[in-house]
Amino acid sequence: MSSELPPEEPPAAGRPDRRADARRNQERVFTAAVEVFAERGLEATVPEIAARAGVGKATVYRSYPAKADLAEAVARHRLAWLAERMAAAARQPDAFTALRDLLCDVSEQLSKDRLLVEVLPRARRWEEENDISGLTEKLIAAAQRQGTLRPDATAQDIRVLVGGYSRVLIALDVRDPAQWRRYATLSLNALRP
Amino acid sequence: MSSELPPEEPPAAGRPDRRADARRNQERVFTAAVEVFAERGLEATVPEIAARAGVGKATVYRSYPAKADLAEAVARHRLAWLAERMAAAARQPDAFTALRDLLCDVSEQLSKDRLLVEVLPRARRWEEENDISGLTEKLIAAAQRQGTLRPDATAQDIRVLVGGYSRVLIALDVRDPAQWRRYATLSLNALRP
DNA sequence: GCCTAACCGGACCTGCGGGTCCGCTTACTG
DNA sequence: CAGTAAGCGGACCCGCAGGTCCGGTTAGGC
Repeated sequence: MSSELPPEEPPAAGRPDRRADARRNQERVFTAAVEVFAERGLEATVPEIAARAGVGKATVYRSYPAKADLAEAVARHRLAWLAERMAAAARQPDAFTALRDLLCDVSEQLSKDRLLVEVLPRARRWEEENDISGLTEKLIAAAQRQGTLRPDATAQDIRVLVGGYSRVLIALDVRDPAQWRRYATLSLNALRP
Repeated sequence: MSSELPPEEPPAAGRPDRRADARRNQERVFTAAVEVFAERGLEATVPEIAARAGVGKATVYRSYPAKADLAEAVARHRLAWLAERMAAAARQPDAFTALRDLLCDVSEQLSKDRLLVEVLPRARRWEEENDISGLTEKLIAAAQRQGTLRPDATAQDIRVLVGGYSRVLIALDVRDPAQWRRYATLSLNALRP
């Protein structure tokens, strides 16, 4: 009922002032990095990403000075999707339904992206830049007003619960989206009065 | 109302057929390992443990052929406490209360022991050896009979939810036991009808 | 088509953790 | 108290990942 899930084109954000082959390679690296980070989280390795992209690892370092820079670029790309999805949720009329659908969609993405799982609870800067806390608190407050959420529920609670089951499901290599959705609703259930 | 929390004496299980100094050192290593694994989980490093124990790392390898063996020994030690605590819970009359107290106690221990958090969801063999599933399911069934737990709740659910918030709280370096207890009750709340 | 600067990647460096070796030390036995 | 095997730890080896360098290659302006 909402949201193209993954942004269709993973843009490499390659600066246009470079040679065409360099830009092409940066794109390849970025795409490979999105995949590898999704599969292995921050454990992903630069040689691995380079191999997947079909380039030498020096080429990776030419576009991204350090592994952390590449990880950040990929993380921002994925977080951008999340921010959009949350904004969409905030526009829906019924807060509880919005929250439920949001958690289900997010869970589905998390089930396919280990990096997102690992990065989410630490993405303070991103949260500030995109006013995530504001959005979340608005949703929560609305749900509380209609009595579907306990009064002491916080944005942090959602972060912890969702981030939590995600980590375990990934550790256990559970891929079935139905399971992920189940824990999404259970977590929401945890915050009922 | 129950359970000395951590077993008072961390026994090194040093085989008695060795020289006295060797046994003493094994004990030191084991004690140090308990501490370091608690602080850093499986990221703990053999040199680190050796340093903490005040011995060379070769001494560590003399008692435990590989890092994994040491980790397993420590994990078993901590899991033994857990098994006992769960048995105690199973003996209590009111299932829901037993479950709640159990989760609180366990959370408190988890908040101080990263190894336990990391190892818990994978401790299949230990579960079988100590019939943990049996115990848990007994508790769950009792609570379901008295209507305090939703009928489709499973032992797996508890593992996932508890293991989940534990991982996040550790990642966020939250030490306050009150927080941990809060998420314990929230998780239980998630499994209410 | 030529020339040059940008680019490429294989080879290399460094640091670190798991694991082993060996010459010195020390606990126990007679 | 002497002899000896068990024990000790510093030095060493290996593999691996992050990161750099440089000689060869190629895009793209003229």
